[in-house]
Amino acid sequence: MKWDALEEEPCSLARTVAVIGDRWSLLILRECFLRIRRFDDFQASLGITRHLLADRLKKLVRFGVLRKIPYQESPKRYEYILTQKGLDLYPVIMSIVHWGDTHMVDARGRPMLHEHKNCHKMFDPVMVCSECGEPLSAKAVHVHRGPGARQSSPVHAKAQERGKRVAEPG
Amino acid sequence: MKWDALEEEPCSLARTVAVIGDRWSLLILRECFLRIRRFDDFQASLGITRHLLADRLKKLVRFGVLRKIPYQESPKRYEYILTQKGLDLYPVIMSIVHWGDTHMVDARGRPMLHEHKNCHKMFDPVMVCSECGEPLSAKAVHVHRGPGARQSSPVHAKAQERGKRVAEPG
DNA sequence: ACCTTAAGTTCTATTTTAGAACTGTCAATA
DNA sequence: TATTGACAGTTCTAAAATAGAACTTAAGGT
Repeated sequence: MKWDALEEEPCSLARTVAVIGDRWSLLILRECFLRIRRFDDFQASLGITRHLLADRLKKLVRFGVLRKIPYQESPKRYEYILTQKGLDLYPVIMSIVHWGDTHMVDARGRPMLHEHKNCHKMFDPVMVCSECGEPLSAKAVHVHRGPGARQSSPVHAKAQERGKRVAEPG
Repeated sequence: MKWDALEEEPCSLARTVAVIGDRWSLLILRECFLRIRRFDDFQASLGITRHLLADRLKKLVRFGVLRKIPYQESPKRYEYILTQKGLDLYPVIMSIVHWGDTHMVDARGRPMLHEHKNCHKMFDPVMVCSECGEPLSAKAVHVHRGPGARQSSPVHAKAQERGKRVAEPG
């Protein structure tokens, strides 16, 4: 499968993965949320090759996640800052960080702590239902085909059929 | 940077990216949450090459995200199912899907809708603070170094210093 | 003149991925 | 009995992506 094909898939996960679904893009976004904005700063803090950094920044700008803002003339220099579309990736970044905090820490504990300026406490992010406010789990959610769906997949139908005869996952 | 180095970084995002930070792992996980469990079903529904699928499944099992469960003897066959560690990735998957629903849909609308069995309504996932319950945004969060942190980076210090003299992001 | 900062671009070598074919086991079918 | 099909991989070569280092361009400072 080509990257371009991913963008066209009738699946919001696949389309998002087409934008941020590689290790460097996610790490670049981490730096953006930590207020890194300039080419050499990204390069120094990530250890990414300059070639790939230029490529990924271009891609994130093309998708409207970052925007180039001039910060000096002659020679013209730009900073890469998050657009609103980019800022909206915060839940993605935070849920990834939280999973790492839960399942990948070593004996020394968490590398970073997060304080909510609203309540002045250290917090964890919790994903809740927009309608009833209860925390979400995979088992409490039922998936329906939406208006942008493609015809249903025979593979999924077959697997679902089998699923009725065997134990539940988990 | 090598993949192995990512696992060792004192950063929960980097460590998580070492596990799920490539396009195929995320797509495989999508299928897992849609109840796909078997090798050929993954292969048929994703179009991934068999070589890479075998490699990624092995990796996800090694990290404890999936578990191999025998479903028949002679020839011995296994299903790949999510462990609790894997089920805990649900907020990651859902936040990615929600960003795609918000920013990457075409004119036809969302490919999938999600119903909460708890309240029987179609919902969006919302990320809130575990302490005060308010929705989270990047600007309302302050980051502190935790016990597992490394010495602070000169790059971040420099960028932060510069940040005080220029406009805020966004 | 020479060094530094900054943001890239270019180059070759290595690694990863795509795509297709092949292997091994067993069950069901002709 | 021979053949076909399901299933879960492995093996192969060619193409693509990445690593790592050097180079370029344009200015400012000493």
